[in-house]
Amino acid sequence: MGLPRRPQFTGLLAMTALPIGRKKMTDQVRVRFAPSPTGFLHIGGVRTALYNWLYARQHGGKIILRIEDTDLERSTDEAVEWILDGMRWLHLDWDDGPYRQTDRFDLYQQDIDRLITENKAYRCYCTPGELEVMRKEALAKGRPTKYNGRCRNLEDGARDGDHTIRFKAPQTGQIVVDDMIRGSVMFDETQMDDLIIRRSDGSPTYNLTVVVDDALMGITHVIRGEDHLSNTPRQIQLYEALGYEVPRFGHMSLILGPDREKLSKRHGAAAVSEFMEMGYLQEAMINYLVRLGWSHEEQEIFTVEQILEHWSLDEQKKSAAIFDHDKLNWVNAQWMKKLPPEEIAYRLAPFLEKRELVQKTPDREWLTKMVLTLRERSTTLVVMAQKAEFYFRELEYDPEPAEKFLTADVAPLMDKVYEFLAGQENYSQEALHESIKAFLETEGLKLKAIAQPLRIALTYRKDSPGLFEVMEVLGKESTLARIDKARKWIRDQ
RNA sequence: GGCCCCAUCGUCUAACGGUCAGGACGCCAGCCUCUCACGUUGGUAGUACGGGUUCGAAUCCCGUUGGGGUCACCA
Repeated sequence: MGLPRRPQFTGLLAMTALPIGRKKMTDQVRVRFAPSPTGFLHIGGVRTALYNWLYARQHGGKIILRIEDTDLERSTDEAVEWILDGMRWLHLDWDDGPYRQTDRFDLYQQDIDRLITENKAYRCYCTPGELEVMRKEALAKGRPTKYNGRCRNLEDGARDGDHTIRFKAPQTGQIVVDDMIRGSVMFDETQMDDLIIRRSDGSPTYNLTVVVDDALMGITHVIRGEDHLSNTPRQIQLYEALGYEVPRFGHMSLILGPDREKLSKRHGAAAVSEFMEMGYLQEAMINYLVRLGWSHEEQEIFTVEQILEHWSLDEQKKSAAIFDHDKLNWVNAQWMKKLPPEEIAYRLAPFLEKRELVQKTPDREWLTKMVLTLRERSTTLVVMAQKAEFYFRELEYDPEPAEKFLTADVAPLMDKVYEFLAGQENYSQEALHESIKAFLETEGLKLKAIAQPLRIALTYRKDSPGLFEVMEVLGKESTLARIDKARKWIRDQ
Protein backbone atom coordinates (compact mmCIF):
# COMPACT_ATOMS: atom_id res chain seq x y z
CA MET A 1 0.00 0.00 0.00
CA GLY A 2 1.10 3.53 -0.44
CA LEU A 3 2.06 4.08 3.15
CA PRO A 4 5.21 6.03 3.72
CA ARG A 5 8.09 3.82 4.53
CA ARG A 6 10.95 5.21 6.46
CA PRO A 7 14.38 3.70 6.53
CA GLN A 8 14.38 1.45 9.56
CA PHE A 9 17.75 2.39 10.81
CA THR A 10 19.19 5.78 11.48
CA GLY A 11 22.32 6.58 13.34
CA LEU A 12 20.35 9.26 15.11
CA LEU A 13 20.59 7.78 18.54
CA ALA A 14 24.34 7.88 18.43
CA MET A 15 23.97 11.60 18.71
CA THR A 16 22.29 11.31 22.06
CA ALA A 17 25.59 10.18 23.54
CA LEU A 18 26.43 12.21 26.57
CA PRO A 19 29.79 13.83 26.53
CA ILE A 20 30.35 12.87 30.13
CA GLY A 21 33.57 11.25 31.15
CA ARG A 22 35.18 11.90 27.81
CA LYS A 23 38.82 11.09 28.12
CA LYS A 24 41.97 11.26 26.14
CA MET A 25 42.03 9.12 23.04
CA THR A 26 44.52 6.79 24.69
CA ASP A 27 42.22 5.64 27.44
CA GLN A 28 39.01 6.00 25.55
CA VAL A 29 36.45 3.37 26.38
CA ARG A 30 36.16 0.66 23.73
CA VAL A 31 33.58 -2.06 24.15
CA ARG A 32 32.26 -4.68 21.82
CA PHE A 33 29.26 -6.83 21.14
CA ALA A 34 30.42 -10.20 19.90
CA PRO A 35 27.57 -12.58 19.08
CA SER A 36 28.01 -15.87 17.32
CA PRO A 37 25.82 -16.32 14.24
CA THR A 38 24.61 -19.80 15.06
CA GLY A 39 20.93 -19.06 15.43
CA PHE A 40 18.41 -16.36 16.20
CA LEU A 41 19.45 -13.34 18.24
CA HIS A 42 18.59 -14.20 21.81
CA ILE A 43 16.98 -11.60 24.01
CA GLY A 44 19.82 -12.09 26.48
CA GLY A 45 22.24 -11.22 23.69
CA VAL A 46 20.24 -8.10 23.06
CA ARG A 47 20.60 -7.10 26.66
CA THR A 48 24.35 -7.59 26.42
CA ALA A 49 24.39 -5.43 23.32
CA LEU A 50 22.30 -2.81 25.10
CA TYR A 51 24.58 -2.63 28.12
CA ASN A 52 27.65 -2.32 25.95
CA TRP A 53 25.96 0.31 23.86
CA LEU A 54 24.94 2.31 26.93
CA TYR A 55 28.38 2.01 28.42
CA ALA A 56 30.03 3.23 25.24
CA ARG A 57 27.61 6.11 24.77
CA GLN A 58 27.82 7.20 28.38
CA HIS A 59 31.59 7.28 28.34
CA GLY A 60 32.04 8.84 24.93
CA GLY A 61 33.57 5.56 23.84
CA LYS A 62 33.28 3.28 20.85
CA ILE A 63 31.32 0.10 20.41
CA ILE A 64 32.56 -2.51 18.00
CA LEU A 65 30.46 -5.21 16.44
CA ARG A 66 32.25 -8.48 15.93
CA ILE A 67 30.74 -11.64 14.55
CA GLU A 68 32.26 -14.69 16.19
CA ASP A 69 31.87 -17.22 13.43
CA THR A 70 34.81 -19.51 14.06
CA ASP A 71 32.43 -22.44 14.34
CA LEU A 72 32.34 -23.16 10.63
CA GLU A 73 29.79 -25.93 11.09
CA ARG A 74 27.07 -23.91 12.75
CA SER A 75 27.59 -20.33 11.61
CA THR A 76 25.33 -19.03 8.86
CA ASP A 77 25.03 -15.81 6.88
CA GLU A 78 21.35 -15.81 7.62
CA ALA A 79 22.09 -15.62 11.34
CA VAL A 80 24.39 -12.66 10.70
CA GLU A 81 21.45 -10.90 9.07
CA TRP A 82 19.25 -11.69 12.05
CA ILE A 83 21.80 -10.08 14.34
CA LEU A 84 22.03 -6.95 12.21
CA ASP A 85 18.25 -6.73 11.86
CA GLY A 86 17.80 -6.99 15.60
CA MET A 87 20.38 -4.32 16.31
CA ARG A 88 18.78 -1.98 13.78
CA TRP A 89 15.31 -2.57 15.11
CA LEU A 90 16.46 -1.58 18.57
CA HIS A 91 18.45 1.38 17.23
CA LEU A 92 21.62 0.00 18.75
CA ASP A 93 24.17 1.35 16.37
CA TRP A 94 27.89 0.58 16.39
CA ASP A 95 30.98 2.54 15.54
CA ASP A 96 33.13 -0.10 13.96
CA GLY A 97 32.55 -3.38 12.20
CA PRO A 98 30.94 -5.73 11.76
CA TYR A 99 34.13 -7.70 11.79
CA ARG A 100 34.05 -11.40 11.10
CA GLN A 101 36.51 -13.67 12.78
CA THR A 102 36.68 -15.88 9.72
CA ASP A 103 38.39 -12.94 7.99
CA ARG A 104 41.06 -12.85 10.63
CA PHE A 105 42.34 -16.41 10.80
CA ASP A 106 45.91 -15.44 9.92
CA LEU A 107 45.99 -13.09 12.91
CA TYR A 108 45.05 -15.90 15.25
CA GLN A 109 47.51 -18.23 13.58
CA GLN A 110 50.34 -15.79 14.24
CA ASP A 111 49.62 -15.80 17.94
CA ILE A 112 49.19 -19.56 18.01
CA ASP A 113 52.59 -19.93 16.37
CA ARG A 114 54.04 -17.56 18.89
CA LEU A 115 52.67 -19.62 21.77
CA ILE A 116 54.13 -22.80 20.32
CA THR A 117 57.51 -21.17 19.72
CA GLU A 118 57.53 -19.92 23.28
CA ASN A 119 56.59 -23.38 24.51
CA LYS A 120 53.28 -22.08 25.86
CA ALA A 121 51.21 -24.35 23.66
CA TYR A 122 51.63 -27.85 22.25
CA ARG A 123 50.30 -30.24 19.69
CA CYS A 124 47.83 -32.77 21.01
CA TYR A 125 47.24 -35.96 19.05
CA CYS A 126 44.50 -37.39 21.21
CA THR A 127 41.39 -38.20 19.22
CA PRO A 128 37.91 -37.03 20.15
CA GLY A 129 37.12 -40.65 20.98
CA GLU A 130 40.03 -40.95 23.38
CA LEU A 131 39.12 -37.67 25.02
CA GLU A 132 35.57 -38.80 25.44
CA VAL A 133 36.73 -41.93 27.21
CA MET A 134 39.00 -39.94 29.52
CA ARG A 135 36.19 -37.57 30.37
CA LYS A 136 33.73 -40.32 31.14
CA GLU A 137 36.27 -42.07 33.31
CA ALA A 138 37.02 -38.90 35.23
CA LEU A 139 33.36 -38.18 35.70
CA ALA A 140 32.70 -41.74 36.88
CA LYS A 141 35.52 -41.55 39.39
CA GLY A 142 33.95 -38.29 40.47
CA ARG A 143 36.78 -35.90 39.89
CA PRO A 144 37.89 -33.04 37.59
CA THR A 145 37.21 -33.64 33.93
CA LYS A 146 40.21 -31.77 32.68
CA TYR A 147 42.64 -33.06 30.08
CA ASN A 148 45.14 -35.51 31.52
CA GLY A 149 48.11 -33.89 29.77
CA ARG A 150 49.15 -36.93 27.83
CA CYS A 151 50.60 -34.89 24.94
CA ARG A 152 51.83 -32.03 27.08
CA ASN A 153 55.47 -33.01 27.04
CA LEU A 154 55.74 -35.00 23.85
CA GLU A 155 59.10 -34.93 22.10
CA ASP A 156 59.01 -32.95 18.85
CA GLY A 157 58.06 -35.31 16.04
CA ALA A 158 57.25 -38.12 18.43
CA ARG A 159 53.85 -38.38 16.84
CA ASP A 160 52.40 -37.38 13.55
CA GLY A 161 49.07 -36.79 11.92
CA ASP A 162 45.89 -34.97 12.92
CA HIS A 163 46.34 -32.83 15.95
CA THR A 164 44.89 -29.93 17.83
CA ILE A 165 46.88 -27.21 19.56
CA ARG A 166 46.47 -26.90 23.29
CA PHE A 167 47.38 -24.02 25.52
CA LYS A 168 49.70 -25.01 28.33
CA ALA A 169 47.69 -23.55 31.17
CA PRO A 170 49.73 -22.41 34.16
CA GLN A 171 48.93 -24.67 37.11
CA THR A 172 50.20 -22.75 40.11
CA GLY A 173 48.93 -19.59 41.63
CA GLN A 174 45.62 -17.83 41.56
CA ILE A 175 43.76 -15.60 39.20
CA VAL A 176 41.68 -12.71 40.42
CA VAL A 177 39.00 -11.26 38.22
CA ASP A 178 38.20 -7.74 39.34
CA ASP A 179 34.68 -7.74 37.99
CA MET A 180 32.83 -4.47 37.48
CA ILE A 181 29.56 -6.02 38.60
CA ARG A 182 30.58 -8.86 40.85
CA GLY A 183 33.60 -7.50 42.63
CA SER A 184 36.67 -9.65 42.93
CA VAL A 185 36.33 -13.32 42.04
CA MET A 186 39.14 -15.75 42.68
CA PHE A 187 40.09 -18.88 40.77
CA ASP A 188 42.72 -21.45 41.51
CA GLU A 189 45.00 -22.25 38.59
CA THR A 190 44.99 -25.93 39.49
CA GLN A 191 41.47 -25.88 38.07
CA MET A 192 42.60 -24.56 34.71
CA ASP A 193 42.46 -26.93 31.78
CA ASP A 194 44.81 -27.08 28.79
CA LEU A 195 42.34 -25.58 26.36
CA ILE A 196 42.28 -26.46 22.73
CA ILE A 197 43.07 -23.23 20.91
CA ARG A 198 43.20 -24.68 17.40
CA ARG A 199 41.07 -27.48 16.06
CA SER A 200 42.46 -30.33 14.00
CA ASP A 201 41.01 -28.65 10.89
CA GLY A 202 43.22 -25.66 11.62
CA SER A 203 40.50 -23.28 12.78
CA PRO A 204 41.06 -21.36 16.03
CA THR A 205 38.64 -21.71 18.92
CA TYR A 206 36.69 -19.19 20.90
CA ASN A 207 38.89 -18.65 23.94
CA LEU A 208 41.84 -17.84 21.75
CA THR A 209 40.02 -15.65 19.25
CA VAL A 210 38.25 -13.50 21.84
CA VAL A 211 41.50 -12.77 23.56
CA VAL A 212 43.40 -11.97 20.39
CA ASP A 213 40.60 -9.82 19.01
CA ASP A 214 39.83 -7.98 22.21
CA ALA A 215 43.53 -7.22 22.56
CA LEU A 216 44.07 -6.22 18.94
CA MET A 217 40.91 -4.15 18.82
CA GLY A 218 41.89 -2.32 21.95
CA ILE A 219 38.85 -3.38 23.94
CA THR A 220 39.01 -1.80 27.37
CA HIS A 221 35.87 -3.24 28.94
CA VAL A 222 34.38 -6.65 28.31
CA ILE A 223 30.71 -6.62 29.29
CA ARG A 224 29.00 -9.95 28.79
CA GLY A 225 26.75 -12.56 30.38
CA GLU A 226 27.56 -14.37 33.58
CA ASP A 227 27.83 -17.61 31.65
CA HIS A 228 31.25 -16.34 30.60
CA LEU A 229 32.52 -15.79 34.11
CA SER A 230 34.18 -19.17 34.34
CA ASN A 231 35.88 -18.57 30.99
CA THR A 232 37.46 -15.41 32.26
CA PRO A 233 40.40 -16.91 34.18
CA ARG A 234 41.34 -19.02 31.16
CA GLN A 235 41.26 -15.94 29.01
CA ILE A 236 43.34 -13.99 31.49
CA GLN A 237 45.95 -16.74 31.31
CA LEU A 238 46.00 -16.32 27.56
CA TYR A 239 46.30 -12.54 27.75
CA GLU A 240 49.28 -12.99 30.00
CA ALA A 241 50.86 -15.69 27.89
CA LEU A 242 50.52 -13.48 24.83
CA GLY A 243 51.75 -10.41 26.65
CA TYR A 244 48.55 -8.45 26.10
CA GLU A 245 47.00 -6.02 28.50
CA VAL A 246 44.05 -7.52 30.36
CA PRO A 247 40.83 -5.50 29.96
CA ARG A 248 38.23 -4.86 32.68
CA PHE A 249 35.42 -7.40 32.87
CA GLY A 250 31.81 -7.02 33.83
CA HIS A 251 29.59 -10.07 34.03
CA MET A 252 25.89 -9.39 34.03
CA SER A 253 23.35 -11.74 35.48
CA LEU A 254 21.37 -13.90 33.14
CA ILE A 255 17.74 -13.73 32.11
CA LEU A 256 15.82 -16.75 33.30
CA GLY A 257 12.58 -18.36 32.22
CA PRO A 258 9.69 -18.90 34.63
CA ASP A 259 11.25 -22.21 35.64
CA ARG A 260 14.38 -20.32 36.68
CA GLU A 261 16.51 -21.79 33.97
CA LYS A 262 18.35 -19.80 31.36
CA LEU A 263 15.71 -18.27 29.08
CA SER A 264 15.33 -20.27 25.92
CA LYS A 265 12.97 -21.03 23.09
CA ARG A 266 11.01 -23.54 25.10
CA HIS A 267 9.88 -20.71 27.39
CA GLY A 268 8.12 -19.13 24.42
CA ALA A 269 9.67 -16.17 22.71
CA ALA A 270 13.40 -15.78 23.19
CA ALA A 271 14.43 -14.27 19.87
CA VAL A 272 14.26 -10.54 19.15
CA SER A 273 12.59 -11.23 15.85
CA GLU A 274 9.69 -12.84 17.67
CA PHE A 275 9.11 -9.77 19.80
CA MET A 276 9.25 -7.66 16.69
CA GLU A 277 6.65 -9.85 15.04
CA MET A 278 4.47 -9.92 18.13
CA GLY A 279 4.15 -6.16 17.79
CA TYR A 280 6.24 -4.95 20.67
CA LEU A 281 7.71 -1.49 20.38
CA GLN A 282 11.43 -1.02 20.25
CA GLU A 283 11.24 1.57 23.04
CA ALA A 284 9.36 -0.84 25.28
CA MET A 285 11.87 -3.63 24.75
CA ILE A 286 14.76 -1.38 25.70
CA ASN A 287 12.80 -0.01 28.62
CA TYR A 288 11.84 -3.44 29.92
CA LEU A 289 15.28 -4.92 29.46
CA VAL A 290 17.05 -2.12 31.23
CA ARG A 291 14.68 -2.35 34.19
CA LEU A 292 15.60 -6.00 34.58
CA GLY A 293 18.30 -5.72 37.16
CA TRP A 294 18.35 -1.98 37.56
CA SER A 295 16.07 0.75 38.82
CA HIS A 296 16.04 4.47 39.28
CA GLU A 297 13.91 5.90 42.07
CA GLU A 298 10.34 4.78 41.47
CA GLN A 299 10.33 5.34 37.76
CA GLU A 300 9.19 2.56 35.44
CA ILE A 301 9.05 4.20 32.04
CA PHE A 302 12.30 5.46 30.61
CA THR A 303 13.26 6.97 27.29
CA VAL A 304 16.73 6.11 25.99
CA GLU A 305 17.80 9.61 26.87
CA GLN A 306 16.68 9.09 30.44
CA ILE A 307 18.41 5.74 30.60
CA LEU A 308 21.59 7.30 29.31
CA GLU A 309 21.28 9.94 31.98
CA HIS A 310 20.65 7.68 34.95
CA TRP A 311 21.80 4.15 34.21
CA SER A 312 25.06 2.88 35.58
CA LEU A 313 26.73 -0.47 35.18
CA ASP A 314 27.75 -0.69 38.80
CA GLU A 315 24.19 -0.25 39.98
CA GLN A 316 23.32 -3.44 38.18
CA LYS A 317 21.88 -6.24 40.35
CA LYS A 318 23.95 -9.38 40.66
CA SER A 319 21.08 -11.81 40.85
CA ALA A 320 19.45 -13.32 37.80
CA ALA A 321 16.05 -12.03 36.75
CA ILE A 322 13.05 -13.89 35.44
CA PHE A 323 11.57 -12.65 32.20
CA ASP A 324 8.03 -11.50 32.94
CA HIS A 325 5.78 -11.25 29.90
CA ASP A 326 3.03 -9.54 31.89
CA LYS A 327 5.32 -6.73 32.86
CA LEU A 328 6.61 -6.42 29.31
CA ASN A 329 3.03 -6.16 28.10
CA TRP A 330 2.36 -3.41 30.56
CA VAL A 331 5.49 -1.50 29.60
CA ASN A 332 4.55 -1.90 25.95
CA ALA A 333 1.03 -0.65 26.61
CA GLN A 334 2.52 2.41 28.26
CA TRP A 335 4.61 3.08 25.20
CA MET A 336 1.64 2.54 22.88
CA LYS A 337 0.09 5.53 24.62
CA LYS A 338 3.26 7.52 25.06
CA LEU A 339 4.47 7.60 21.47
CA PRO A 340 2.74 10.05 19.13
CA PRO A 341 -0.28 8.43 17.48
CA GLU A 342 1.12 9.22 14.03
CA GLU A 343 4.17 7.21 14.92
CA ILE A 344 2.08 4.28 16.11
CA ALA A 345 0.03 4.51 12.91
CA TYR A 346 3.23 4.32 10.93
CA ARG A 347 4.46 1.26 12.79
CA LEU A 348 1.06 -0.36 12.68
CA ALA A 349 0.96 -0.30 8.90
CA PRO A 350 2.96 -3.49 8.30
CA PHE A 351 0.73 -5.35 10.73
CA LEU A 352 -2.37 -4.15 8.91
CA GLU A 353 -0.83 -5.20 5.62
CA LYS A 354 -0.19 -8.61 7.03
CA ARG A 355 -3.88 -8.93 7.78
CA GLU A 356 -4.68 -7.51 4.35
CA LEU A 357 -6.53 -4.63 5.87
CA VAL A 358 -5.31 -1.69 3.89
CA GLN A 359 -7.29 -1.99 0.68
CA LYS A 360 -9.18 1.14 1.61
CA THR A 361 -6.07 3.21 0.94
CA PRO A 362 -6.12 4.87 4.30
CA ASP A 363 -4.30 8.10 4.50
CA ARG A 364 -1.98 8.86 7.33
CA GLU A 365 -4.37 11.24 9.03
CA TRP A 366 -7.23 8.79 9.00
CA LEU A 367 -5.01 6.04 10.34
CA THR A 368 -3.88 8.30 13.14
CA LYS A 369 -7.47 8.98 14.15
CA MET A 370 -8.11 5.27 14.17
CA VAL A 371 -5.07 4.63 16.34
CA LEU A 372 -6.37 7.16 18.81
CA THR A 373 -9.50 5.06 19.28
CA LEU A 374 -7.54 1.84 19.73
CA ARG A 375 -4.41 2.60 21.67
CA GLU A 376 -5.97 2.55 25.13
CA ARG A 377 -6.99 -1.03 24.59
CA SER A 378 -4.09 -2.49 22.67
CA THR A 379 -1.05 -3.90 24.42
CA THR A 380 0.80 -4.57 21.17
CA LEU A 381 0.64 -3.63 17.52
CA VAL A 382 -0.64 -7.10 16.73
CA VAL A 383 -3.52 -6.66 19.13
CA MET A 384 -4.21 -3.26 17.66
CA ALA A 385 -4.29 -4.62 14.13
CA GLN A 386 -6.72 -7.27 15.28
CA LYS A 387 -8.99 -4.77 16.94
CA ALA A 388 -8.79 -2.52 13.88
CA GLU A 389 -10.29 -5.10 11.62
CA PHE A 390 -13.89 -3.84 11.78
CA TYR A 391 -12.84 -0.45 10.48
CA PHE A 392 -11.66 -2.01 7.24
CA ARG A 393 -14.11 -4.69 6.34
CA GLU A 394 -17.57 -6.03 7.04
CA LEU A 395 -17.61 -8.90 9.49
CA GLU A 396 -20.07 -11.45 10.71
CA TYR A 397 -21.87 -10.32 13.84
CA ASP A 398 -20.59 -11.95 16.96
CA PRO A 399 -23.56 -14.34 17.33
CA GLU A 400 -24.25 -14.14 21.04
CA PRO A 401 -24.37 -10.39 21.51
CA ALA A 402 -26.10 -10.00 18.15
CA GLU A 403 -28.89 -12.24 19.29
CA LYS A 404 -29.08 -10.48 22.59
CA PHE A 405 -29.02 -6.88 21.37
CA LEU A 406 -30.20 -6.85 17.80
CA THR A 407 -33.79 -7.67 18.62
CA ALA A 408 -37.13 -6.73 17.16
CA ASP A 409 -37.93 -4.35 19.98
CA VAL A 410 -34.93 -2.13 19.27
CA ALA A 411 -35.78 -1.95 15.58
CA PRO A 412 -37.95 1.17 15.85
CA LEU A 413 -35.27 2.91 17.83
CA MET A 414 -32.63 1.91 15.32
CA ASP A 415 -34.82 3.43 12.64
CA LYS A 416 -35.06 6.70 14.53
CA VAL A 417 -31.33 6.84 15.13
CA TYR A 418 -30.73 6.08 11.49
CA GLU A 419 -32.96 8.90 10.39
CA PHE A 420 -31.40 11.25 12.83
CA LEU A 421 -27.83 10.40 11.80
CA ALA A 422 -28.78 10.68 8.16
CA GLY A 423 -29.67 14.27 8.87
CA GLN A 424 -26.37 15.09 10.55
CA GLU A 425 -23.49 16.63 8.67
CA ASN A 426 -20.90 17.10 11.39
CA TYR A 427 -19.45 13.69 12.19
CA SER A 428 -16.85 14.79 14.66
CA GLN A 429 -17.17 12.75 17.81
CA GLU A 430 -17.84 15.82 19.94
CA ALA A 431 -20.65 17.03 17.72
CA LEU A 432 -22.13 13.56 17.46
CA HIS A 433 -22.03 13.09 21.18
CA GLU A 434 -23.86 16.35 21.80
CA SER A 435 -26.46 15.96 19.12
CA ILE A 436 -27.30 12.34 19.81
CA LYS A 437 -27.58 12.99 23.50
CA ALA A 438 -29.93 15.85 22.84
CA PHE A 439 -31.89 13.78 20.36
CA LEU A 440 -32.28 10.87 22.77
CA GLU A 441 -33.45 13.25 25.47
CA THR A 442 -36.27 14.50 23.29
CA GLU A 443 -37.20 10.86 22.85
CA GLY A 444 -37.07 10.37 26.59
CA LEU A 445 -34.25 7.88 26.29
CA LYS A 446 -30.82 7.29 27.68
CA LEU A 447 -27.79 6.39 25.62
CA LYS A 448 -27.67 3.06 27.41
CA ALA A 449 -30.85 2.00 25.68
CA ILE A 450 -29.29 2.04 22.28
CA ALA A 451 -25.55 1.78 22.96
CA GLN A 452 -25.09 -1.96 22.69
CA PRO A 453 -27.29 -2.48 19.61
CA LEU A 454 -25.49 0.37 17.91
CA ARG A 455 -22.14 -1.02 18.89
CA ILE A 456 -22.91 -4.40 17.36
CA ALA A 457 -24.19 -2.68 14.24
CA LEU A 458 -21.07 -0.58 13.82
CA THR A 459 -18.35 -2.90 15.05
CA TYR A 460 -19.93 -6.36 14.94
CA ARG A 461 -18.66 -6.96 18.46
CA LYS A 462 -19.79 -6.31 21.99
CA ASP A 463 -16.51 -4.62 22.94
CA SER A 464 -15.27 -1.64 21.04
CA PRO A 465 -13.95 1.89 21.26
CA GLY A 466 -16.46 4.59 22.19
CA LEU A 467 -19.40 4.83 19.82
CA PHE A 468 -18.82 8.41 18.77
CA GLU A 469 -15.16 7.89 18.06
CA VAL A 470 -16.10 4.91 15.94
CA MET A 471 -18.65 6.93 14.01
CA GLU A 472 -16.17 9.68 13.34
CA VAL A 473 -13.55 7.29 12.04
CA LEU A 474 -16.07 5.33 10.03
CA GLY A 475 -17.60 8.47 8.57
CA LYS A 476 -21.19 9.15 7.70
CA GLU A 477 -21.51 6.81 4.77
CA SER A 478 -20.23 3.67 6.51
CA THR A 479 -21.98 4.51 9.73
CA LEU A 480 -25.35 4.69 7.98
CA ALA A 481 -24.66 1.64 5.87
CA ARG A 482 -23.85 -0.44 8.89
CA ILE A 483 -26.88 0.67 10.84
CA ASP A 484 -29.01 -0.08 7.84
CA LYS A 485 -27.48 -3.51 7.55
CA ALA A 486 -28.31 -4.19 11.19
CA ARG A 487 -31.91 -3.10 10.62
CA LYS A 488 -32.22 -5.58 7.77
CA TRP A 489 -30.57 -8.28 9.86
CA ILE A 490 -33.14 -7.76 12.59
CA ARG A 491 -35.97 -7.95 10.10
CA ASP A 492 -34.60 -11.16 8.65
CA GLN A 493 -34.57 -12.90 11.97
C1' G B 1 30.11 -34.21 41.14
C1' G B 2 34.46 -30.07 40.82
C1' C B 3 34.83 -24.81 40.28
C1' C B 4 32.21 -20.12 40.24
C1' C B 5 27.99 -16.77 40.98
C1' C B 6 23.48 -15.50 43.47
C1' A B 7 19.43 -15.03 47.57
C1' U B 8 13.62 -8.82 50.06
C1' C B 9 6.15 -9.92 48.16
C1' G B 10 4.39 -15.07 42.72
C1' U B 11 7.60 -11.54 39.34
C1' C B 12 10.90 -6.85 38.61
C1' U B 13 12.90 -3.94 42.35
C1' A B 14 13.68 0.32 46.98
C1' A B 15 15.54 0.69 51.85
C1' C B 16 24.41 5.49 54.69
C1' G B 17 22.93 -0.74 60.81
C1' G B 18 17.72 2.56 63.45
C1' U B 19 11.54 2.93 57.94
C1' C B 20 4.66 0.71 60.05
C1' A B 21 10.27 -3.12 54.98
C1' G B 22 8.58 1.44 49.92
C1' G B 23 7.20 1.24 44.53
C1' A B 24 5.82 -1.46 39.97
C1' C B 25 3.63 -5.89 37.25
C1' G B 26 0.00 -9.60 38.30
C1' C B 27 -4.33 -10.76 41.19
C1' C B 28 -8.91 -9.04 44.12
C1' A B 29 -12.47 -5.07 45.30
C1' G B 30 -14.54 0.04 44.84
C1' C B 31 -14.99 4.42 41.75
C1' C B 32 -15.36 6.38 36.63
C1' U B 33 -18.45 4.71 32.31
C1' C B 34 -22.29 3.67 26.03
C1' U B 35 -19.28 -1.87 26.08
C1' C B 36 -14.22 -3.23 26.58
C1' A B 37 -10.33 -0.79 28.05
C1' C B 38 -7.65 3.47 30.13
C1' G B 39 -7.53 6.03 34.59
C1' U B 40 -8.13 6.22 39.80
C1' U B 41 -8.64 4.49 45.09
C1' G B 42 -7.90 0.57 48.34
C1' G B 43 -6.45 -4.53 49.35
C1' U B 44 -3.37 -9.22 48.89
C1' A B 45 1.69 -10.74 49.42
C1' G B 46 8.36 -10.57 51.16
C1' U B 47 13.58 -10.03 54.18
C1' A B 48 15.12 -18.78 52.89
C1' C B 49 17.10 -21.05 57.59
C1' G B 50 20.69 -21.22 61.76
C1' G B 51 24.45 -19.01 64.34
C1' G B 52 27.37 -14.83 65.45
C1' U B 53 28.98 -9.12 65.64
C1' U B 54 26.06 -4.88 67.62
C1' C B 55 22.27 -1.07 72.28
C1' G B 56 20.00 -2.20 67.50
C1' A B 57 20.69 -6.58 61.45
C1' A B 58 16.88 -7.14 55.34
C1' U B 59 21.59 -4.63 55.65
C1' C B 60 28.17 -6.91 58.32
C1' C B 61 30.62 -12.14 59.19
C1' C B 62 30.27 -17.64 59.20
C1' G B 63 27.55 -21.96 58.15
C1' U B 64 23.25 -24.54 56.06
C1' U B 65 19.64 -24.81 52.42
C1' G B 66 17.96 -23.39 47.82
C1' G B 67 18.58 -21.58 42.81
C1' G B 68 21.72 -20.60 38.65
C1' G B 69 26.12 -20.86 35.53
C1' U B 70 30.18 -23.67 33.77
C1' C B 71 33.15 -27.91 33.08
C1' A B 72 33.29 -29.44 24.17
C1' C B 73 38.01 -30.02 18.41
C1' C B 74 30.15 -24.41 20.83
C1' A B 75 30.51 -19.43 21.63
